[in-house]
Amino acid sequence: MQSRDFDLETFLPFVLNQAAETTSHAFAEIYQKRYGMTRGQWRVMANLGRFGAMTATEICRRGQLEKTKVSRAVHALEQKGWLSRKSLESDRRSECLSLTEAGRAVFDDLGLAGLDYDRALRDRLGDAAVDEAIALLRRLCPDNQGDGPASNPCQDAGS
Amino acid sequence: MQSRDFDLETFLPFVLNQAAETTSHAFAEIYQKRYGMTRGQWRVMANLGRFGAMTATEICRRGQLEKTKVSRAVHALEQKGWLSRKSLESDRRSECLSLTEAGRAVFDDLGLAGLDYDRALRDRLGDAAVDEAIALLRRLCPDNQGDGPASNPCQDAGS
DNA sequence: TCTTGATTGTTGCATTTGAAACTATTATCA
DNA sequence: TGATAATAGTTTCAAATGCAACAATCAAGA
Repeated sequence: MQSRDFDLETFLPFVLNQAAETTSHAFAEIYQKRYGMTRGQWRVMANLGRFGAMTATEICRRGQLEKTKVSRAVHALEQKGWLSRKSLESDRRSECLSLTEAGRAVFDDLGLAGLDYDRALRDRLGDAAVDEAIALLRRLCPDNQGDGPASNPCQDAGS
Repeated sequence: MQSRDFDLETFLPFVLNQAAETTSHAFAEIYQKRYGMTRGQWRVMANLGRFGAMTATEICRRGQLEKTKVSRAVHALEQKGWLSRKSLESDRRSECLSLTEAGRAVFDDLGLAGLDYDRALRDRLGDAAVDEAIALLRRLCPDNQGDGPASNPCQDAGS
């Protein structure tokens, strides 16, 4: 085995980075222009909007995000009035995060845009093939599996 | 169609970002610890090591990188003695970039590490499935197709 | 030729990022 | 109980990032 065998074009980290960059950048224009949101802020909002109230650590786990990025995104979303915190009685270190009514309106709008974008991608690449690829890629993210709100101490789901 | 139909877990930008982050982060530890390289630096080096001498713009096109990131990565690699520039006579705006001997040694080492990493991933996910996913994802990156050194004004390929 | 416009690569500047340090709280165990 | 370790989240600080502006060169057409 020699380094000349190293094929950049089939090296998964490379291909994934390019694909992620391309798709994310295209969709980012929408939420950046409409709401001035950062990629991290959108990711936090999307998790809360889709899965309901949860803790910052839970967002980290689900979204493969770093806690510092989540912390700042939460702060920014709170400033904009789209997110509210509620202290947890079961553990006073954590807080229960959820979208406000205004935040939900923003998510609803962007969710629709996301559906459009997704539809366009699938039309181009083929629905079944996309599904297969996604199923494969999700196996790469170890902590992503436990989807149910199993260990979620936030009861009052905002969705 | 309502925003509640928006499924984060099958939204391609999300899945791709998570997968890219997971795989890149894991592999980044290697070149960061061994050679103190940035992700951008590694990407530039990988393109030069794999495809031989080329221009900065060509690296941008191939790697889906921004020119400012490439510019700074080139500068850093040059400082470390792993990259050399040679002015092009056909166009004095561009420079022909290639790895030095020392740079090639670094690439050889990291290329082997990349092969190991790739092998491990494919063992885990299945070779054929990975190939299919990669073929699909490459169709997402429009400028990535023209692979041959068609319009490459750098003749003296370093590889 | 001269002018206008496009392209290559760099730099300035403000924002974003991530690793490590930190506070506050909870868990473990002698 | 009390001591130690682990965890949630924030902050700090240096590095990385990206957009815009820029200088240098090339291309196209009057």
